[in-house]
Parts: sequence; structure tokens; C-alpha cells
Amino acid sequence: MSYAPIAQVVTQTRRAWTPSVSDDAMKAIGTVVHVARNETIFNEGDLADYSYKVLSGAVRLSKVMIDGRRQIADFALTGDIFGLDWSDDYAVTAEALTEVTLVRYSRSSLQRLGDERSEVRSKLSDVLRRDLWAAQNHLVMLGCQTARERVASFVMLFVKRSNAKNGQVFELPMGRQDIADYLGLTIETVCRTLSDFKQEGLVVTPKRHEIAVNNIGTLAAIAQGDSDN
Amino acid sequence: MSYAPIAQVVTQTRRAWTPSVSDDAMKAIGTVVHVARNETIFNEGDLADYSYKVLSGAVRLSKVMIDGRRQIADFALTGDIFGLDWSDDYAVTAEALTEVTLVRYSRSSLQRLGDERSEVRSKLSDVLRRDLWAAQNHLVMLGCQTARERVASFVMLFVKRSNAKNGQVFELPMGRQDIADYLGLTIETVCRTLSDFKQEGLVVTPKRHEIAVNNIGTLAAIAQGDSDN
DNA sequence: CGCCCTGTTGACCCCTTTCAACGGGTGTGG
DNA sequence: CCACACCCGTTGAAAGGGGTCAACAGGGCG
Repeated sequence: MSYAPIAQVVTQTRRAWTPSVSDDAMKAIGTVVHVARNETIFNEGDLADYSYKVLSGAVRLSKVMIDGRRQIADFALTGDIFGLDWSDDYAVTAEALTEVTLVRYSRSSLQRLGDERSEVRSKLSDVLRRDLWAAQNHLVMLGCQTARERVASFVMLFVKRSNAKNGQVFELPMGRQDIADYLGLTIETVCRTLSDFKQEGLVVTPKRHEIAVNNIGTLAAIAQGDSDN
Repeated sequence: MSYAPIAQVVTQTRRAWTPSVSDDAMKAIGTVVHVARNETIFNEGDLADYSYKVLSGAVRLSKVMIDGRRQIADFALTGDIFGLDWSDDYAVTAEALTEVTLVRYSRSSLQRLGDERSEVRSKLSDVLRRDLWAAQNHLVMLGCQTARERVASFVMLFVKRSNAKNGQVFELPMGRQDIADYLGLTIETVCRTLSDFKQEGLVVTPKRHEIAVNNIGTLAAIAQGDSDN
């Protein structure tokens, strides 16, 4: 049931995304791996031996119920660290949305490094706190917001991550089904809502996996439930 | 907009819930405070100066949208630590569900203690990881489950926390509105679903804030979406 | 003792899901 | 390089689960 990640190990040649003191220390214990699109990096319930950092590409973190219903907990993009939420086993499944390049850290050496260096330690606990913060905001989306508000919030999340401006095209690396599973909606509702936004002139979708927002302020207002929109 | 917690400071007299090495160390830097029912301990957005541990009573951790819609992220019960999810500001609001006794730790001394003692450090990061784990399971409830499954899951959460057996009465310290806001449902739906469970002989509610489950296995099956139930 | 808050139940409605069909882009194999 | 199949995205119509609005009951607190 739990597949070994199909990963190609190479020597590390690329610089980490945000250079900092702890990055140099962590670089020494990391191994660069490539994972092909749609391959599994680890499964929920697997022994959590490694944590990862994304150098390029995008990763989907999800949980699946026994009957197949799926909830996507997060998307890890360039620079993001994932797989820190161990407690022996991984709590989520990690799959490559695109072809992806990762740095892999063994749990034991990461812990050892954390014991030695306080800046690594605080960096790792920052990651955990940020993940918890994101999960709590995600809870608000699922528990309180309408479909229209959720889709607007989702697009806004990636506007911020991409630092995109009005009219600027940016990438949404996941498919519609992934968006639906992140938002607790069906793929049809996501499609319809995006079509509504297009018709209202709020967004354009030049190609699959691409989007631009024409009026970020309006979209943000919709996300917050401003009934004028 | 942000109220100072109305708390009565007393000298610490009670032992921490689960005695361990790190507890002794933490005891030295903690102050016991009492908070009355319905009082705010801290507000989302307040400067995060303190973390807390529950000695007795129950605390509600929630986020509120500008228009008043509320999502409860978690309930902190006896022995639970909360307010660790700082990043300058608190990410959630903490309110006393019942009269509550807390140990309060200042953020700075907690960090200092963490730097000195690895067992404190690992305990605090365990708390963060457990909170993240709980939030991810919560996401599945909100994103994937039906009302019936959510209410069953909710009761099961407290069956496990109380370690209750079939037929054994245990406490649900929160009101119906709190359950609804935790589950992303309305109070009416929670009531109706609980009434269904009562009618099916699955649960009994002797008094307000009390419940007993007659068939924990069946309730767990309902929670997981077993369509036979 | 009485008011008020919390919980409960009923009726109706609406938003989202479900089921279905179709088009177009994409990736693959010849 | 091209052809074809398949997957993904999109749109329509109908159904249903949970929300909304309303009324009422009971218990707790002042």
C-alpha cells in the first residue's frame, strides 16, 4: 500500500531558495532528489524518515478517507519545507504536482543539527508555526465561507504567494480537481465559480494552469464576504 | 478592540497534570491564573506575550471573520498547552468555556528555557506538531464529511479524550453553538443530528453538557462514512 | 419567582451536489 | 510529425442536504 518514492538522486548543485545562516548548515546534510509528475513522495502512515524542501515545482499534501474522499491540506511551492509534521508516521501524503526538485533531509540529522544550532531550530519551529497558522486559516475557509468566497480566497492565496499585480499572469500548478479538494467543493462548483469571475471580468485564464486577476481588491473583498460583490 | 484578560493571579499550588522532567523546569517559570467563564484570555491579533497550560476547565480557540462568522479551531482541556502558535501576534482568540485555572508562561522565558533544555524544546515542538496534526484531521471533517459524520466524529473526539467506555457519561463542556462553529454547521443541524442519534439509541444526554455513547463502534463507523449506519 | 438564555423541533428554501453530455487540449504511439 | 484517444475542463438540468426563519420549551441564574 505504501510505495517507495521513485526518485533520482543527484549531487546538490543548486542554491537553496532563501539563503540564510541556517541554509548553509542545512545544505550540508541535504540530498537533492528529482521526482516525476504524479509520483508519490511519501504516503500518510509511512514511517517519517525524511523532511523535504522544494527547490522547484509543486507538491500536493493531502489526506484520504477510507472511501476515497480526499482533502488537500496544503500545496508546497518553491522554497517551502514539508514533511516536518512527523510523530513517527507522516500525517499526510505528498505527491508531485509537477516535475519537482527537492532537497531531502533525514530526520535524524535534522534533529541533530537542531540540537547544535539554535538558528536551525527556530527556523524549523517557524515552519511548524506557519503551517499551523495556514491550517487555521484553511479551517475558516472550509467552515465559514461560501463557494464563491472560497474560490476567491484560493486565488488570493496564490496572488500573494506569487506577489502578482493586477493583470499579471501567474501559475496555478494544480488542476481543478485539486482546487476542489482543497476547498471542500466539487470540481463543477469550482469551474462554475471561476467562469462567473471570468464573466464578471475579474479574472482571465490564458491557458490551463495560468490565471491573472484584473481587480485584486475586488477579489479580496469577495473572499472576505463583502456582499456588494 | 482587544481586551486585557481579566485574570486573578495567585501563587502556584497545584501540580501540573502530567508530571515529567520538563514540567519541573517549566513550573519554575509559570504563574497560575484563574479566568472566569466567558472571559477572554487573549484575542487574535494581540501581541503574543504568553503561552498557557490548562490545569482545570476548558478553553475555546477560535477565529472570527469581520462579519462575525466564527470558526472554532480547537478546545483546550486539562493538560493541554495553547498559545504557542505565536508569530508576534496570536493567530486565534482564546476564551474560557468554563471557569478555568491556567499556568501562564511568558514567551521570553519559555524561549530561554527551550534554549537551555532540550527536553522542554522537544515537548514544545511536540505540542506544535500535535496541534498541526489535529488541524489537518479537522480539515478532513470540514472538507469531506456530511453533517451526520461530523457530529459523530466530534463526539468520538471527546470519547477518546475522556477515555470513555460504552454507556459511560462524560462531559462536553461547550454549548451547541460552539459544537456547530467547530464543525462548520448551524446549531439546528447539530441539534437535529444529536436528536437522531438519541432516537437511534446511540447516545443519551442526561444533562446539559453531558453525554454517554452506548455503541462507540457504531458511532466510529458513522464518523468514517460507513453507509450501513 | 420570573426572565432570559440555550436547546429543540418544524416548514420551507436555496446553494451546492449529482448526473450527464460535450469540447478541446495534451500526451502518446505509430 | 501526425493522428487518435483520453483526460481535463466546462456547461446544463435536476435533486437533495443543510441553512434559514420561526416558534416553543426548559432550566439556570439573578
